[in-house]
Amino acid sequence: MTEPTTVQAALDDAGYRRTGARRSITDLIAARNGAFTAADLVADARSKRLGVGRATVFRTLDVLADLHAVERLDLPSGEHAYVACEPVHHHHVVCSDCGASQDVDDAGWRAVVREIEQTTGYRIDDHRLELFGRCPACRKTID
Amino acid sequence: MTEPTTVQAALDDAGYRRTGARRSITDLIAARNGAFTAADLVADARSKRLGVGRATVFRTLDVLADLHAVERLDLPSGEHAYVACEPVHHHHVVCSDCGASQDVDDAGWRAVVREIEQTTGYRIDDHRLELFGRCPACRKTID
DNA sequence: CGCTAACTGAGACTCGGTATCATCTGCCCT
DNA sequence: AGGGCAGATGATACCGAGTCTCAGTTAGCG
Repeated sequence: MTEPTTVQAALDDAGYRRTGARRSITDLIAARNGAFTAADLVADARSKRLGVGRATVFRTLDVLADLHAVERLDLPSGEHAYVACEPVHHHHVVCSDCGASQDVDDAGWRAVVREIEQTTGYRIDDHRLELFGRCPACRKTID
Repeated sequence: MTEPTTVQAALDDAGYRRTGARRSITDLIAARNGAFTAADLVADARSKRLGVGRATVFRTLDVLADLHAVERLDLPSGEHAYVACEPVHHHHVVCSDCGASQDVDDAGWRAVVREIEQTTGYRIDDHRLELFGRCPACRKTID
């Protein structure tokens, strides 16, 4: 996969410079499939001797989150993690075993929000919805 | 309000000792109406000269969260906050202006989760659902 | 009253994330 | 092509939330 990843493309499109460090980071993200933490990337970069600084990892993740090229999410443990994803609003199911993640479409969710607005009188303008469970693959392995 | 608060009662019922520090903390929680951070409580305790240590605040919040007497939630800013609440599973709408919080019942949510399980094949066993918006009172004030 | 396990506060520590700053490097302009 | 500069970088210091440790205190039972 030498052509730009979706994540890298998001950076390009937004007019950010194509630098070595960013390239390394987007590659690392592409190489992972599922949720990962900032610390994971730092460790990856370190073990591969990419010479990418900690600060840069955080900065890049920040930029990517702004561009909605990655989604920041909170694991049940309280840790912060990220998932690469399409830059449209949606949600994720994250496998609590292997960390794999899948996008979730509306599924009637909008209606629920509207319902809640009605009953509470609140005007809801932001929400956090994260689902955790076991993916089909992990469910097969009886542990 | 000198009778035990709901929060205090949860501690009592679970067989924890009625100590001064815990009393102070549950009072502080009762005095707040809405979401608060651990740091808020520490600051409250400090300014009221209650002589309650930082560690104790965290420990007590931890216990209360275990008992589901308070709910731990993540603000959009990434901060961790807490809300006092009934010890049954439910969700919250939090006002992004004043921090007031209100419980939310099912509202069709279970059906959505089931729907998502169907379409993704994941077996969902945990989720995080937090709603942020402006409460009726804050909506009235045109800022 | 006295004992003991539960609890406490102080402070050291860890760790995720941010700020600073001198240096470096894409990239545009000519 | 190459000069210049804003944007990007890495090292390092820093910050603040949360945890751990430990010696001293205290609730509450007998």
